[in-house]
Amino acid sequence: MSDLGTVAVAVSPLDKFREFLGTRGKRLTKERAAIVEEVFSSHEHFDADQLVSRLSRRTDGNSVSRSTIYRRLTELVEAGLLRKVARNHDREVYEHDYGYPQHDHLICRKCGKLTEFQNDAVAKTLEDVADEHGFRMTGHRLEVYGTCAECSRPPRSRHRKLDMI
Amino acid sequence: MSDLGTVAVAVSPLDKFREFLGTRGKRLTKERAAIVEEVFSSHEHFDADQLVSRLSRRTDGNSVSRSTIYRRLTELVEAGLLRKVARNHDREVYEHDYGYPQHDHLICRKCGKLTEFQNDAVAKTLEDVADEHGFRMTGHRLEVYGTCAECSRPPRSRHRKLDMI
DNA sequence: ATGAGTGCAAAAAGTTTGCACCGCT
DNA sequence: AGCGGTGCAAACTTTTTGCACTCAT
Repeated sequence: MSDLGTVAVAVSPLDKFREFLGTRGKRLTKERAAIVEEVFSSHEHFDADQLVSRLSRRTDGNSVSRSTIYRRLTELVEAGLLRKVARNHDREVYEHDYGYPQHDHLICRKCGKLTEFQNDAVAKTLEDVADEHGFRMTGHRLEVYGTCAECSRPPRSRHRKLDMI
Repeated sequence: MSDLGTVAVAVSPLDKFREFLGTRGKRLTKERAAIVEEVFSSHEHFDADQLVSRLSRRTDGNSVSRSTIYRRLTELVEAGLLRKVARNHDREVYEHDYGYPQHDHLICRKCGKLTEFQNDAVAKTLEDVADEHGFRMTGHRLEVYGTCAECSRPPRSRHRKLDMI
């Protein structure tokens, strides 16, 4: 995941989560805390399975069950901390939605790599389109498909099978 | 689905499919024919399950099994006749890719309505972005989320519950 | 004839849910 | 104490696959 930089935020993800939980009569359990901490310890995209692994790898014994992970992931999206970005290998992929700038993705069809990019022209155009349709836009999802630079580079020392198709 | 008009095509979807099958040593079975006919009889978006229903509803007895539907849907995407657009209710949604102009979607979060729109500026911008990254773009998927005109209209004679949130 | 294609049932895979026990507040 | 939360296992959903039979070429 390319780093577009971090937006300065007034409160930490955990604080924002606390606030969210408070308004709903929910509790800040050690599982919720561990998940938020782990999730925001890196800007990588991830799916439910990877998060379970990352947590179970921790030495502090704060691993969390798969079902709880699913329940909390849904909750973090509601809370505005995470966002679903795409599907990869039939799994939902998440990324930070809080404290991270709006951006879109280039998705390589060959290696699956996600590259972020930011372009104001896109957002501006979308607002115009939405206006024309009396549509109140709250967000968007833009995925550009194709082949990334690495995968486009012709293979040097490899069999030529693919070239014959 | 709003109608953006149909692009004049040299050959019918079925013909294009025939051509595709020919180059791969595949056969035009009555199942394949029935699927293409049904799929291109309307511009609606649809998912695998809906297609199964539509076919089993036909009086000509040309219903097709669920597994064959999945196999053919994948094939029609390869053939360039269909395109996956989004997921709705956890199902892949398809739309025509052949004989229909490139476009994107406004998706209403309240009623789920898909509205198509066409905007050249978007495509142009994406090409620039792709170039900057040495990315070879083959396509994109752009979904704009929000509230459609109808759902934005304040309810006239309805309870006011929602207004209090 | 012959190998691609179909339907059926079983299998996968990710995600959700019922339930008994646990632990915040 | 009381109620929200957790883990486990079972359930669910959509999609894929193995296999024997069928049929287009």
